[in-house]
Amino acid sequence: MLIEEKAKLFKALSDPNRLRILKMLQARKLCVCEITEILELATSTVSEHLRILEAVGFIIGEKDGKWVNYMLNPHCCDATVISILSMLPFWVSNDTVTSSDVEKINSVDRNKLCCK
Amino acid sequence: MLIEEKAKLFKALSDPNRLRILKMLQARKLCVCEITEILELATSTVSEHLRILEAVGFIIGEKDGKWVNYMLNPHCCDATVISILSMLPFWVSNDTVTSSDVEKINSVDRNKLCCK
DNA sequence: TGTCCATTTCGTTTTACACCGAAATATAAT
DNA sequence: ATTATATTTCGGTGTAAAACGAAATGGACA
Repeated sequence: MLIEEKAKLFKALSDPNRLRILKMLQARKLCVCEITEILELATSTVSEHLRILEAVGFIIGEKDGKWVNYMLNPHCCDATVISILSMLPFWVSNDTVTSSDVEKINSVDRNKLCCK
Repeated sequence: MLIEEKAKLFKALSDPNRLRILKMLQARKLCVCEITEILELATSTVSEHLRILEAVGFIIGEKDGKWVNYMLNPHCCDATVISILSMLPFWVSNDTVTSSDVEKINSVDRNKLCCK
């Protein structure tokens, strides 16, 4: 992998909202509207963050009816990406913001959020 | 450490030239003009990259006569920074660019570079 | 088929960053 | 002391990124 691509891996991690997304996906798979509700950003903004994380192989999106479930990439084959993902729980561990995020995951419900 | 600060750690790693600098400093301590020679950037640009890497604790600069020796931070106490530094040789390992950089380190000589 | 709705894409704005050259700073050497 | 030089700081420029709302896309379901 070229050095420019390595840099892109870290650029994907260089935004607080994207780190929050990865932390949340450690808890469970989430759809775009659930992530949007927790981050309090525009849906289009969240979609863009997810696109960036998916482009470098950290996460994948899987169609599930009218939703798209995003999750940490379970069949990632790049050694650098794998090692970074495995280190994330240690690096990003329970500050005020991410702890609150993970708590909210238990209460968000895509059926209540979306079908208004 | 706040999530914004964690993001800044990765932002410091998100530039190819800064990754090249860290890789070079794994070989040995270098002054600004030596790094400038290898990266082929303006001195002021290199100085800025070094400032960013130093601000998050990856490297330190040490006065040595008229030069400043930059090196990987030997007395770093943050666990995240330490673990990232220890992973770097694995993540950034000998692509075309960084291999060439490390070779050049053997031939650059601050006394020939600077005293013109 | 046609409607609903979650998500993506597009266009735009604002902010941040990489880069440079020139000026300022600080240290060495004459 | 004065000059030379290694580095930092400053000002400016072009490019990239983060944010939004609006429009487009594409399943699901009536």
